[in-house]
Amino acid sequence: MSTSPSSEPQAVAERELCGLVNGLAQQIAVHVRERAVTLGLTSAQATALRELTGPMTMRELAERMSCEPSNATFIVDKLEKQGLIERRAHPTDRRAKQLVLTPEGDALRERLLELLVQDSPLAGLTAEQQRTLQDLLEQAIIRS
Amino acid sequence: MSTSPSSEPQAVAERELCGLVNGLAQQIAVHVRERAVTLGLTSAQATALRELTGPMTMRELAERMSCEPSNATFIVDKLEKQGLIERRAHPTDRRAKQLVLTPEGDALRERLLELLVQDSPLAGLTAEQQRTLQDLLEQAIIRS
DNA sequence: CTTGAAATGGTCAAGCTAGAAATATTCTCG
DNA sequence: CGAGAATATTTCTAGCTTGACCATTTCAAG
Repeated sequence: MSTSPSSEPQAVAERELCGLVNGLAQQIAVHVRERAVTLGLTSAQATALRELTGPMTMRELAERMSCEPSNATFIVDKLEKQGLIERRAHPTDRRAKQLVLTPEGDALRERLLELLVQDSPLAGLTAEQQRTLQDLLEQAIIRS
Repeated sequence: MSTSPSSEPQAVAERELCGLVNGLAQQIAVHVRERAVTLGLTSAQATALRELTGPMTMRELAERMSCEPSNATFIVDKLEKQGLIERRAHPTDRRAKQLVLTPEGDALRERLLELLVQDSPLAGLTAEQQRTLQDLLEQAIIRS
């Protein structure tokens, strides 16, 4: 029998669990991408559009998207070229830009939100199970 | 009150849950990356090394890594340049290559596995909670 | 006021990833 | 056997992501 910690049952179980978490996350990503291409958007662009619940700064968008600010610059560049979003001067902070959806962007966002709720990857779970899952995930995230 | 499906409580809850899944997946990725850099590896290289439990083909590695075969080519190229892995002719199928760890690769893999079990992002959950989480994730993945 | 720390957004280089097309080989069915 | 479908890998292209570094602006202490 081996004494390597990586082959202990506990370690193996945790590795499998990590795989499952990644698998579901990937499935969610695929779901978003499939809906996004329908509207001529990439996955990242769709995520940005979804998170733009109102006027906000680059940094705020980056935080909502869980990405680096430099990445937000890249994504917003694309959306701006498509005329879906505008960079305006921030009313009180001249360092910051205020991101505002154009009418076209706002309309596309509405269509995107409607698509995203259809056939959610989590539809296989009951509302009760979803609550349990949420509790577990929150606990796991907080502790580490 | 709005009738838009995207603002129904159910839809909002599912969106939050997706965010949590992605959050935990990202945390796991960070954990892997932090351990990987210690050994001079990138995150993807470490994942490949971890999944190389024995000789296997490119396709099999890609499946284990949940990525496209073209991506596996890219990663294996890097590992091969570092002398950690070898592409050998497959003994029975001339289309396929057989990936085999070099002695250096095997030694590094052992060190990696030991690092990965330390401070797992799932340590905040009890064994019982981990089992529950696993069941829920499996059900969600299978159904969609 | 002024100086320096901190924050904001941008640029650039490097690497990761998916997807389509190309090549070589194997398998299957008639 | 032979034609065509299927498979294994690679190449190429395009897009995503990070991290280091920079210019501008804000803020606070002196």
